[in-house]
Amino acid sequence: MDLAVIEKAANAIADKHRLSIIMEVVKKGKLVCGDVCGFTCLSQPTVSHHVKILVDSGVLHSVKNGRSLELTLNKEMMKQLSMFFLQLS
Amino acid sequence: MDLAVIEKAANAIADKHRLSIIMEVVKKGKLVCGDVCGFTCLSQPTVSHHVKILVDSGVLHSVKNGRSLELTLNKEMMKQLSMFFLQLS
DNA sequence: ATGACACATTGATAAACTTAAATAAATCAA
DNA sequence: TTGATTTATTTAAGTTTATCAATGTGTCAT
Repeated sequence: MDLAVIEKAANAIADKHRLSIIMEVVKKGKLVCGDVCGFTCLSQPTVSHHVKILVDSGVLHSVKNGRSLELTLNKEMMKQLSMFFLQLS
Repeated sequence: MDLAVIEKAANAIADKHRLSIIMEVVKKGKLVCGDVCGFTCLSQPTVSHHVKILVDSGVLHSVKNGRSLELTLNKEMMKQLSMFFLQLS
């Protein structure tokens, strides 16, 4: 269990807006960046910035589809996080 | 599951030094603040600051014992975090 | 009471983060 | 090709965070 991975994922999650993006991805299964501009009150560059943090940390998975960037949850990362905290409990 | 709790806990965990404090608490079972000054390269006020964040977030449990502050892991919080990520995986 | 000890608080500074306007790059439709 | 669309990047401002020196507060031993 690499602590740097945990730290980076925790940092990605430790933000109100990014957490809401995660929950919306969970709810809908898949999102594109434009969707995020809709349900948050954030500008397009700000959304792009937050999405980058979520993807770079490995919390979200991204696939480019035409001009859209499709976002899905990285369930493998969720499993890792769950196991990490389970071991501590 | 309160997302504000998750966000706050994630924020507490999302730091190199705080994560190392957590792991040391896990390893030793119990620590006092002075111990933290020992295994980190942080000043006493900085340690106090990080400990406060960890305790306020509910990640660590603290009990005042004389002039020392005893730190232990809040396993209930670890369980909550584990369950949260398990549900997402 | 006094001095030593453990932690908390305050104040200041530097680094990092969030945000959005402006602009660029890539893709699609006509 | 042209214009519209979607995302990325750059830049700059405002805010927050991390850090430590100095100092304060509470506790223990003598």
